[in-house]
Amino acid sequence: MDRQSVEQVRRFNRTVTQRIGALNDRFMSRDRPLGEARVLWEIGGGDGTTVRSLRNRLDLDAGYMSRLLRSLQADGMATVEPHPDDRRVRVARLTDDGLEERALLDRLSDQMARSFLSPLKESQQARLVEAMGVVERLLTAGLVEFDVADPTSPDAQHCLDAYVDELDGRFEGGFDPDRSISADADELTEPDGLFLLARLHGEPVACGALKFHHNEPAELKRMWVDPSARGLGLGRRILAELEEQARRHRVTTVRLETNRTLTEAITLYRSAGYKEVEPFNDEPYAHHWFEKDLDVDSVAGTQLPGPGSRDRGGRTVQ
Amino acid sequence: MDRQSVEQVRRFNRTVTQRIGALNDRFMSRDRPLGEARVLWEIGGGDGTTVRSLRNRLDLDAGYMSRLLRSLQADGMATVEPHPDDRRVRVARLTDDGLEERALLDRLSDQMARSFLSPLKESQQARLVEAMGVVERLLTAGLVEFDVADPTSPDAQHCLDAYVDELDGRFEGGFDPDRSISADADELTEPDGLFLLARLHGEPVACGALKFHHNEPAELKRMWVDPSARGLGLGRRILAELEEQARRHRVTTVRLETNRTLTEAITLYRSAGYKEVEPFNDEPYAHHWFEKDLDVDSVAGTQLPGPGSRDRGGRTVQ
DNA sequence: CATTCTCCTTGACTTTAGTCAAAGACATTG
DNA sequence: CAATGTCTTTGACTAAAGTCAAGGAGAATG
Repeated sequence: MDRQSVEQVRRFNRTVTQRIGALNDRFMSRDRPLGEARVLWEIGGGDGTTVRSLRNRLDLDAGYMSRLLRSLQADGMATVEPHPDDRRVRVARLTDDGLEERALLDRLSDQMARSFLSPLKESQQARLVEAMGVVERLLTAGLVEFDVADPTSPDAQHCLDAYVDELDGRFEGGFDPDRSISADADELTEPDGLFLLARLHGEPVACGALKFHHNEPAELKRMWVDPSARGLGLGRRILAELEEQARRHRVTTVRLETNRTLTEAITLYRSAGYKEVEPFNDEPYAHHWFEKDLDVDSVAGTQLPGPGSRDRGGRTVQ
Repeated sequence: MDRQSVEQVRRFNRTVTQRIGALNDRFMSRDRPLGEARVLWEIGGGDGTTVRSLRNRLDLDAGYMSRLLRSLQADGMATVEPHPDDRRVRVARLTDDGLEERALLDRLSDQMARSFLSPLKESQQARLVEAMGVVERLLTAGLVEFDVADPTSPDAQHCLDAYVDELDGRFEGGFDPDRSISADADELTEPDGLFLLARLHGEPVACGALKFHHNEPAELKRMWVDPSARGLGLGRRILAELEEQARRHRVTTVRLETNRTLTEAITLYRSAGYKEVEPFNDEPYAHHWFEKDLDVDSVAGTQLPGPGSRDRGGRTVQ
């Protein structure tokens, strides 16, 4: 990473981030404290939002959050009521006035976006929008955190359920995990295997798993990327992380089987150095079997902490 | 401007700007209030900074600024002394401790920049840096404000001096404005002409001027763009603004002459529809003469306010 | 050289943001 | 059903951010 790149990133942080960010805040808090405005915005136009989820999304103290809601309530912008299913939980909902205010913020936000584009010629507008997309995606990709997780944890279950749903939708005859070769929680927990989870802003967005077989090749299982996070190169990173973990467990060969409808995955495996081999098991849903020999010597050591870990303070690690 | 573009800009504002901005603030204020940290940073490592300029750059209240400086002084980070030339003005300067602290912030800023890049593959890093550059330049370009200004004002003089210096450096035999066709302040002031100034964050970065000749073609003069602002398309925008102003003054034809060493300018004129014509004056420094007929019918009307005007509150207009 | 203006500081606030612990209302569980 | 745990609110603070007006020191001006 050269000096020039670092300079460019810093200039970007200063110029774009600071200036536009300040602008954003200023317009958000038109005549109300920024904190309140943000809560107003986050409650959203839908069916209401639990206080808990507001607190998580805005990363605010429970007491503070409560006070902000009280203040919005006093302004007639929101109501807070107990959740019908669990009366400890409370749900905030915007009143008509609140909805109107939020719609105004929405229009202003639009107007601000337009004001960035309007001074530019059309070709420049297109270039700006394109470049913003690239920056957004690549920075987002950098914020993803990988952890070995318990496959029975809620986040892991979310991924595994989504994985099954997706295969069921894509395979010609659907997908029933009971008919497939097993990859149960205990098989994906050390020392028999491991489950790797990728999170973005705390939300699970991708996963992958390994089953170890002592001196036999390890099996790669349950590779999945959330649709909203595709195109960030997460699949490739999950794969690399799993291989890294496999090396740490002294695995020399990794194997996997896959279905012919999963074309992106097949492309990924090939480009990551996996070679197609003869079927090594009788997985009924598989059409292709792949294998890769790992270079055990190069177990990577140091890794700089990504911005994600810094961003979220100490709460990241489980 | 389509809906998708606006959405992308908004997503960018949310994701990139907010998140990175917050990150930036958090690391800036390590163990001292953000306000103080910003002042510490802005004072800089150089020969000291006047309190007034700090106030302008950070856009803070005079009283608040004073208090922040007092606080840095108490921490032994800075000194504040009267300006030698004008003892009302006071100059803030960092102490050795202050310089050390600032160097630390500098290193952290570097580290943060690296942390954005390090999770990415090299090719992705390059794409990110490239895209950040594009976003920065195009957003910056959108923040430039154009005003008709008094050519005797300090900002205008700055541009005119820089213009003369630049020509003097680039023309084969130097440039002496007294030997060239005149473009004095009164000739560039309405109703005889006008002087257009482009500012970025309040600093003059480009200019251009017109001399009107009643029913004769108007003359285009003093086109200049600050080296730091080249590549933003400012030349083209100055040109377009001047033509717009000319149309408002019922000018039907604009003329200009230029020197062969000014190749970018010549390219610009040609691409903006200027046709090379026979010499129409005896400007000693000129090698090319250009002319363009204006379409008088289409005097543009509405113009959306750029983000610049919003950004700087009411203080933008002179 | 008195007046006016500029630049900065100070005092006296207010508002926003945020923290922490106690407690109340409700749900869950052995 | 008592004990324990969860979710949220309230009270009691603190720190940071920001505003406003008065005033003092120095420069500029008629």
